[in-house]
Amino acid sequence: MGSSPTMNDVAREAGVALRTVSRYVNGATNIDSELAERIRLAIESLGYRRNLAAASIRPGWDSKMLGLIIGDLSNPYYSALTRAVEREASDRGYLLITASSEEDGLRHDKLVDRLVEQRVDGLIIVPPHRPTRSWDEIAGALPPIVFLDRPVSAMAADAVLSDDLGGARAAVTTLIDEGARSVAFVGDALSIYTLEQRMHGYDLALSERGIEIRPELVFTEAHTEEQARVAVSRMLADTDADAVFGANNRATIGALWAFRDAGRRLPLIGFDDFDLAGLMQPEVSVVSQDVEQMGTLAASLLIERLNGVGAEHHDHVLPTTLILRGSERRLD
Amino acid sequence: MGSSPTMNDVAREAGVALRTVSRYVNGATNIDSELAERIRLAIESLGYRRNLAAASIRPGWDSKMLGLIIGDLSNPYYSALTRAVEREASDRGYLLITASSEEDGLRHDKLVDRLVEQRVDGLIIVPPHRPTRSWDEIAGALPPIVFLDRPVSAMAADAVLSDDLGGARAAVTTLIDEGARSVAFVGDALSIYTLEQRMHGYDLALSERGIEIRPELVFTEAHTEEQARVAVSRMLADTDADAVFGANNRATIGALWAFRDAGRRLPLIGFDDFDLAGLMQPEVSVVSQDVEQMGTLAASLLIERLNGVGAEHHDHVLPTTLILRGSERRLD
DNA sequence: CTGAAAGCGCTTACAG
DNA sequence: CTGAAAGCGCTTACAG
Repeated sequence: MGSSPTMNDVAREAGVALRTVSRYVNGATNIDSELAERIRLAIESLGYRRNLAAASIRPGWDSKMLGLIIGDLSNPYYSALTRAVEREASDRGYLLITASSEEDGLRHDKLVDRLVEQRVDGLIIVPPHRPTRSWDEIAGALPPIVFLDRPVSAMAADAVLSDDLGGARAAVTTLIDEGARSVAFVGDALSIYTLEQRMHGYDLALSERGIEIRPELVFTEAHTEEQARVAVSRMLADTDADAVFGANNRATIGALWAFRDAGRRLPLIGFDDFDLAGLMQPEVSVVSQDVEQMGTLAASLLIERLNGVGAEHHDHVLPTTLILRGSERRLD
Repeated sequence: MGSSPTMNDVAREAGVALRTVSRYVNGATNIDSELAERIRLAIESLGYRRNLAAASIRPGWDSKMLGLIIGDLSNPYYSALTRAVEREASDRGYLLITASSEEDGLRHDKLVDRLVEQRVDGLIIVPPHRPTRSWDEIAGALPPIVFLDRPVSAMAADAVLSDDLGGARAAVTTLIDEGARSVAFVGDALSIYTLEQRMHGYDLALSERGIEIRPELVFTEAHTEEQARVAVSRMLADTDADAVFGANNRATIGALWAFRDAGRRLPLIGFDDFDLAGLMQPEVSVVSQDVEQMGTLAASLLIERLNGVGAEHHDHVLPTTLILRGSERRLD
């Protein structure tokens, strides 16, 4: 691609001024129709394509690219978010650069730097739960940012969140009202904002029903599906847990595996819906986030801001929906 | 970002020549240590970040960005491919721009144009099944391309494929050997390369076992899970189908829904593995593609080529694995 | 080693 | 409307 034809080549070929070609390429309407035709022909015969990278370094021109940093695209929750962001970005003329931080603070920081150096117009970020660098440190040089899934309190920026606390509370309350007295919490580290919120919801539901929290029923080391599986298997064997709240999709799936391994199941509600939940036996009840809306909103908030719509920064908390399909009920 | 500090600002602030700053930023080792320190300080105090877009328009410099065009990120098959591509690209210093064609030829063409204009160094493309524009038409102006999942015969390029034919053949043969005589084919349009290949595998397996193809058992309009569900429901009601080959993940899931709706199931093998296949009752047998390897290979082939490793273009066909979990067996 | 200058492909005042 | 020229932020021969 080093020797692609340039706008200059087109001008020479068409016998017009460079400026005229630039105007043609940028869609100016008032161009002498004969010249326009000569330019069109020259572009076609040369196979000319404008160089957006070159155009974007001019003052006032932006790259029309957005950056998205998420945890891991192989998690269906993130891929659904990504898809929604990409659709909205694309609909509004932006290209999306997607990168996975793998929940690694260092990797995340490097990606931010790289995307800023690439001069994306804006950034949508799911912040890693253990940042290695404070946001203030670098705030001066950053383009507009919208945080997704998790807020960053240290920085004035929009955030698009789900009602993690409310969703968890509703789920656990339901399990209790179905008769459970020893509801287990299975999830990832509480240093992750969403997990911390869901834990609060769990606490709140228990205390509202006058049930005390028992540490042996709380497991927050389930970083993977497999770890959740092992944890729930142990709980089944060693505790009197009589229901499980799966605090994210991996925890929920892990619990399902453990139930299958043990040949017996407990009432279960999981956070995050998943495609095949309705195909399981029994069908799996979940707290569903409006992932589509989260991604769309994040992208459109960012783009509005790029267009200079200067509203106040604030958190947008989207409601969750409790979908009861059967797995919340007790067996007899 | 319009007023970001520039390399010139850094040079002035540090009291050195522009060139020296450029060398520093690009990691030259032999720089006067006192000057280097002054530059470091200037960069920090100004919050300077290099502008990669500006750097990349220089001759011989490339953008270190790759473009990936896939069907739809919300399909887990594509998101797994994307993840693998992104990981490999990222490991080798490339940023990845991901865009969904939604299987729409026009949209796909626009994305190609846009990515080329953005001057990505190379392109990984899952070609849409109904191209609106021939590749030859635009071949001159394109960067290196690797096709993924589906080849494009009209163009000299690498392609990374799965053994669709062989996988389908093995699956259908297994169903027959389990006792089926009327194996239904449920899948998407045969204009899609992979589906056509899988259909060939289906045909081949039947003829090898001396079973004739019956058109009423072949359904190729299952573009969505829901359409597959309806189709299989009808087959259950109206035909003597005694086994189902789900030719892609949507077809397979749709069949599972239809089985649930009808309260009875047929022996089933699906193309594409899925996370929860082992949690279904019975566990779902599948033809598994090495998606991770496909994505990794596509990215590394492309990057090798960018580095000037000029091997012949050819198709790389990765083997599939038949994973039998139980759903292929007959009920009694 | 460093400085001053040219040039990458583009857009845009500035004159005509 | 169009042409000739300046400049975006950067890299790199070319001299010293």
